[in-house]
Amino acid sequence: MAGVAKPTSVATDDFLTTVFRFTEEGKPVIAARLAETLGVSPATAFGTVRRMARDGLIKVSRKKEISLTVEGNKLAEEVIRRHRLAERFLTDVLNFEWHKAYSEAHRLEHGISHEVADGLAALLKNPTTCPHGYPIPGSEGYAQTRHVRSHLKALNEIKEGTTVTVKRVPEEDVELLQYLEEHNVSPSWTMKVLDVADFKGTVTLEVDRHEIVISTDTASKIVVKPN
Amino acid sequence: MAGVAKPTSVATDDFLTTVFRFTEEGKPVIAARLAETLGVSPATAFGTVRRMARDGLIKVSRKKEISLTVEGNKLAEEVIRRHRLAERFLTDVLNFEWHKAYSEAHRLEHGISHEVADGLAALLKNPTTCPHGYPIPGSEGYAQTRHVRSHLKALNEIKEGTTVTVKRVPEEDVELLQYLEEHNVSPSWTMKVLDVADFKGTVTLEVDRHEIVISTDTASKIVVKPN
DNA sequence: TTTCGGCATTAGGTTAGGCTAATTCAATAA
DNA sequence: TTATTGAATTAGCCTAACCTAATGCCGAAA
Repeated sequence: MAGVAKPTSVATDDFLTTVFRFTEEGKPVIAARLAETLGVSPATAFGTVRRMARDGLIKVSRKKEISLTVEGNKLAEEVIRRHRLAERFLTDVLNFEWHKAYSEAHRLEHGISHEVADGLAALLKNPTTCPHGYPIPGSEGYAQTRHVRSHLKALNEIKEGTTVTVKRVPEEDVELLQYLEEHNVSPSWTMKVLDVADFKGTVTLEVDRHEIVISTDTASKIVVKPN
Repeated sequence: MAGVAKPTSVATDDFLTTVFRFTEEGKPVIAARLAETLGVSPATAFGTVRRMARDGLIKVSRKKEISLTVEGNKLAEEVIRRHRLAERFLTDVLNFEWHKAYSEAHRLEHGISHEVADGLAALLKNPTTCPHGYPIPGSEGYAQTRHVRSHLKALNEIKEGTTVTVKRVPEEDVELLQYLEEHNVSPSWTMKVLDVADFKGTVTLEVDRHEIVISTDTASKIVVKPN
């Protein structure tokens, strides 16, 4: 044993999960991106990254690409697990609106112990995804769902006329989340791709008998399965 | 309005609740006591107290007695409310053992928003006390239960032969809590005071058909109602 | 090749929270 | 009155996280 792991701070948890989520989506991770996402100055992000590298949680390549170490990944998955279980609890048990669950879970995630997480999981009957469709680390079949599989596609890659089932929606943007929730663009709902207008950057969908238009950029963040 | 209240830190929350609980039990509050209770050095406690006084959360009298300001009391009650609701959730919903609930709730209390607290309260059907018998701020009749009332007594003041109902047990000491829980010295259980031996500092009780012996010091921390 | 833009990095500060090791005080007991 | 003792307080340090304002650096477009 290399000694007892020092408990992580809120700042460290935030960096860990952000690196994890970027990686989950296949985005390159550099300090500048983390600074933007987390709303801190580049100098602060640099300092935190340096500290975390020193503590063996992340690695920084010569090209300055940041990745999690095995240890860092383990910690990140734990935080993400707590976050996603908290979200499920908030939506399923406390009936929180979907878009509020994210920020509330973000506050809660740091204070949930392993035992409480397990208790929540049991209470919720071992859910495998958060309300927005992302897999919960440690749940049944997590290793498989961890990466977007071949039959899952980003919505912007879908051909016109295809009917698809929503699998994952982007989390962080509260307003977008609220919009998507209101229009039933949520996991397990089906919708039809009516029109893809690349030239003007829009995608038109039919969901629940209504038409909505979103940008291709937004569409690229929605993961679906063609029916 | 005097501007938006700055969110409190974990350290500040801990000081607020400790001052609150000391006051709740009628104990004098001085910095040295806070340092001991919170496990920090006197110098650290001094610094934190100074900062909190500067921020208008506490007042320090000429005799160095510390008390909460109106603002500080409001914040303390909010944290205590979150803590006690979390305890109830942990014991009643997640089936946590009593003595574990305290420390887990302590970690949770900082990340629970007003909305989540209200959600928990509703889920739990608006409980008025935590599992150890302490009143939950903001709950029905809180103003009345806030102070130990005349018909409530510390167990060490009870005459031999009297049968009493347990109302509150001391929280912080995990081992003691576990012991009390095991022996059913818990809110709403009744017990009979068999013997009070001040000369050797013990109290003998009959609880649930068994005899147990505790120190008068411990007894002084158990609040009961004579039947 | 030169010049930019995007990042990384450094320099120089701040605050909260911690610590240890004096030192000062005040009240009480001898 | 003088110790003794329990606190408070000061001094001096440290780390994590934040910030702003330079700089430095590298690759790519002009």
